[in-house]
Amino acid sequence: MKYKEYKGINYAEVADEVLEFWKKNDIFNKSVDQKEGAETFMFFEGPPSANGVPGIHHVMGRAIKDIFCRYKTQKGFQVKRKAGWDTHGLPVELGVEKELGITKEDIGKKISVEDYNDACRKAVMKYTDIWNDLTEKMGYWVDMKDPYITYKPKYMESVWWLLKQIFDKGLIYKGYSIQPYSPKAGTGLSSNEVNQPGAYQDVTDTTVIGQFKAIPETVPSSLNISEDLYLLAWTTTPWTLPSNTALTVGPKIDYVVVKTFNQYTFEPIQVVLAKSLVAKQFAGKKFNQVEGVAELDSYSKGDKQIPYYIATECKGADLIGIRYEQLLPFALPYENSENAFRVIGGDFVTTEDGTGIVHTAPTFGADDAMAAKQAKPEIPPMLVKDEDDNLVPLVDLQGRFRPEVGEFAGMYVKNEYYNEGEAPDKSVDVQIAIRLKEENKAFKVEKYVHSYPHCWRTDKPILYYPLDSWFIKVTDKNDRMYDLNTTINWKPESTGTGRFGNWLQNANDWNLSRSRYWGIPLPIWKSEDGKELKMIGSLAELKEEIQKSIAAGFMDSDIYSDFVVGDMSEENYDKVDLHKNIVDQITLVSETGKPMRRESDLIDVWFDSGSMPYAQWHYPFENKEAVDDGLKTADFIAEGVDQTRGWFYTLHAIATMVFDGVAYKNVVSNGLVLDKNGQKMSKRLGNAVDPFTTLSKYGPDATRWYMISNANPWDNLKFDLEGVAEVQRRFFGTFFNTYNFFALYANLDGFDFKEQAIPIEKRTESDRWIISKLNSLTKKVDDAFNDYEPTKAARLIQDFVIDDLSNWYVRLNRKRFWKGEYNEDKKSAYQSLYTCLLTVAKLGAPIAPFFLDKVYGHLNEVSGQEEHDSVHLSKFPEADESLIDEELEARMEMAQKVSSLVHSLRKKEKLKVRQPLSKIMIPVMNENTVDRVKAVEELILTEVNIKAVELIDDTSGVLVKSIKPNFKKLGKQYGPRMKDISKAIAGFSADDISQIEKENKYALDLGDTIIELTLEDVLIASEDIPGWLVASEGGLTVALDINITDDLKKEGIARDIVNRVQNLRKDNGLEVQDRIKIQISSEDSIVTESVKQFEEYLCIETQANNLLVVDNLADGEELDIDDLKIQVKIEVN
RNA sequence: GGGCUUAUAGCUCAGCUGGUUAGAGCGCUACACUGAUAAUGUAGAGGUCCGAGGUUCGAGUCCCCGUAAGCCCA
Repeated sequence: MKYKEYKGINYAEVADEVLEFWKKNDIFNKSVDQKEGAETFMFFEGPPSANGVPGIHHVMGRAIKDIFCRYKTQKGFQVKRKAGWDTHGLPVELGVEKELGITKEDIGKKISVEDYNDACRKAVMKYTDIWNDLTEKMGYWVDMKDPYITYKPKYMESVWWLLKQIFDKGLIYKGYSIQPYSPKAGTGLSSNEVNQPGAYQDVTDTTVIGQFKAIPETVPSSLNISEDLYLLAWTTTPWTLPSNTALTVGPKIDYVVVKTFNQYTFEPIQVVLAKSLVAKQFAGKKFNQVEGVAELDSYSKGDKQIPYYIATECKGADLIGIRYEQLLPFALPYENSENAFRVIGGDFVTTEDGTGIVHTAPTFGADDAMAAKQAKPEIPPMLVKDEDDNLVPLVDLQGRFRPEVGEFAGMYVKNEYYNEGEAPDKSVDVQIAIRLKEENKAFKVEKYVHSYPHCWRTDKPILYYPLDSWFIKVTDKNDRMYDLNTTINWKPESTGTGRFGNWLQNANDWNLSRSRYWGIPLPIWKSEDGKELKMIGSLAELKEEIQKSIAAGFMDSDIYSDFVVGDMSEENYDKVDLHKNIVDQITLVSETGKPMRRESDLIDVWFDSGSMPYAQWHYPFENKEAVDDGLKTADFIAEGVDQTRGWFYTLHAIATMVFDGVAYKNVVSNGLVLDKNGQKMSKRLGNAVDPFTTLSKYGPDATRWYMISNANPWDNLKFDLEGVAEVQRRFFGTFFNTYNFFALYANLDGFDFKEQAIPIEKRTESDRWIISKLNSLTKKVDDAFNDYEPTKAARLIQDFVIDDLSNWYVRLNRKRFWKGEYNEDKKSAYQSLYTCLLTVAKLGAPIAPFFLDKVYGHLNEVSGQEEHDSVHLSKFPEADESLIDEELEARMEMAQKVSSLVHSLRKKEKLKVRQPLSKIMIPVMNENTVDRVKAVEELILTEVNIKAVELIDDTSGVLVKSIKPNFKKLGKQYGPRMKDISKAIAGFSADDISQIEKENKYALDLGDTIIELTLEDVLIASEDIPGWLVASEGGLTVALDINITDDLKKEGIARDIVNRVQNLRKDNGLEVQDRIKIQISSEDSIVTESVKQFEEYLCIETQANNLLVVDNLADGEELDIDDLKIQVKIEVN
């Protein structure tokens, strides 16, 4: 059995082979099944929607998921991971509408809801094949055979159950939310409909800056106001002014009080507005800023210019709490009217337009409603009781003012809503403006052109209007959600504490209602008068209720008659459908015998996906115990940071509300994948990277490794294919080369590692070093994975492979592999390298699952050391701390530094490495260094081709030392005196240095005080040896003897000859093991002497059986070594 | 407007609780090496550590205010 040797490698092909291997041997299932009984590591898959094609960012997200699942599998856990599909929701519906060429209006008319839902069901799984293909090709292991699908009856039943739990806790209520509404069409519009092209049109509206008169007692004394104060608030919808219940300011915004005169009534006023908007509101010829209050007195009614004077300044926060007189007192809010008409704070206030004070009408503005809710106490909306005792806004569903609104009662709030020819000359907005002007309540009235959304059907302006919605009272649970969140390990932490934590504290109630067709229907049936409700939590319950309804005569038959309660088989559940088109046929009967119809809305799809911890197991109807015992809590989830308020939130909310627990313990929120210029990828810009071409060109391993190693998952990734290529070349190329090198010689020597491992203490220094490094690496990589830091892990592994293993260990030990007989030393080298390769394969397998499985397979195939078919079934390496020798690692580092310094000196002097030199000198300051250098002396000598290392200590007297303060130590002690100390130490003479060295103390005179220094307070280094060629770095100094003796020269020549002969061998296509015969001639005696002197060396190195020096070699190869002419001829012997 | 993130060499990124010459890889330039060779080594050029202020004996690192980009929210 031989290790597989490669001529070249195509990583994508390797991946294909491995994929085949996995399939054939069922490796994924084995990796789960073999762990039966082991501790479970629960992973939840955030379901993608399969009605779009996957992009390169999905490779990123799924790589992260996969890495930790594979890692935990190797760590001995049983990692269950079910795939899932998110199948409901607006994008699906819109896609289908587009495909069928219909609009929402047509549903139920041109196409039945049933047919429409069928179309959605088909559309949603349209791209599943492509998704499955990507999943496979990128090596994402997830159970795709048994995914959870949100439109399946079992899933939907669980969702109903969850909702009912929440309902039973009293956390579900019916309220209203401000939505775009078309009075003429009588329907709400989705934000998507509003955002359709053409919906926004420029309109000219009458705008008013109202003067809201502050109630003097509530104005903070700090403002130092004596006369009446008016708050200025701007609105483009004056018809909402009767519904005003608050004014909102930005707490951090600067405001000013301005003394001036009203331009319509000419009465003196003082007004408040944002400082930065003064210029805008007092612009033009009409106003004139004055510097003193006195100048205002000269104003008289009718003057061309109105003077204004800026009196005081304050922050928005200072204004909060001021109460004001209602501007248009037609009605009072039915509830808590005492809390209305206050100044509150809001984040949404800007100073781009208006006055920096926002007129707030919670019944007609989403922002307004939000700010009102968040104020403490809450600002009540302007809702009054109608004839049926229902709370309604001052504008009815047709868009007309209710009777309460005095002279405006019955008028449409927009002239556009009147029938052709019936609109009054002066719109409501204009009439209101006129009234306000007359009452000294309008600071300014202007026409204003802005873009305003219109109903795409009626082409009339929309209203933002409070529409009925079902809510979950999340606000009751915010504190609990916040507390539970502190137990979740977020990567990065800031997303958890900041983005998510802040959101949790301020989250509003969850609006569940969606007026759509393809989704999970709200399982709420309501009597016509709205007084009786039924919330259904299971199919069994529904069937029972249907029976009652049949008995009451509201239904003819049970539409689920085929369904057998309690039968959990797929066949049984396939008989039912819980979608809107079916359940809307159901009429139930109330406790008092009244008919109940279903509330027509669907549940927000985010509730679907947030239910997956339970619904994927059809909890609690099946798997109840297992789920209760832990299947409902993920150990790990990972999604994009954009899911913070999406899936991460809904999971957390549902888990908190229903189970008072967390849905996940660890969560990685990854950033975006941008193009190489940092631009968002989009089809439109044409900069989107196709995952399939990338995978097929570079293979999944390099793609994954690049994504993970390049940036932390939570940072945005600038995806550059060049980078993938670099990873492939640098990391995979190096690792592959190292493996191939190993395979080549191990095969020649028949190394199969079936023998006992050579005890570590019997191996060479460099073997022990690389093993020590390997164990350090193992520990660090394990820690990194365990901390959900894949980037650290990847970088550690690649640094080890490139720097330690390949560029140092293999380079230094190359000869041990191909020279000499198969002895213990050689075995030791093979074993060490084998262990490194195998361990790296295991450590890196979670990130590069294909290629490293291949390498693992090749290694293990020969050695048979492990009984696993795949690295993914193997155990993650455990660091053996007893093999970690920090001292050894430190001295090897010293060897590397010394070598590097010598190389650089040689370079400077143009002395090639093949030319041996007699010695280097290293100044050593302490015993520790002496020991270190001695231990690695041999290594250094071979590496830099030097004959001897000479250690120079103090006694030599040739060292020139430098001294500097140990800032870290002295700084803590002497703080402010550091400058003086530093200066004094810099002035140390050689005698001073030797004094502190000898006596370990030094009295430093700072002029006013004397401080005692010990050796630990300073750093002494030797940076020069006068008269020698010296290089220095990081406290380490090396001097090189560059004298070349005749013997050295000859040896150099011999090495050059070896080199050239090796080249000839290669040029002539000789195999490594071919023996040769060499003939050499040269006119230079030094060459022939060299050959004679180093005959044995030459033969060994070049695998020559004999070596002849001849006088004349006409057919030989002409060599030119440092101007020496040599002819050489080689023949296979 | 708010929350969060990011900003260090031409590019991609390190930089530990603050400690005095800010690093790596890629790219570029030059040289070397040549039985791992579609590799490798050494050296060089390349930095206002986004800007301004502050704390400190000392700031890339801590604080404050900005700027720019990104995400989410409004």
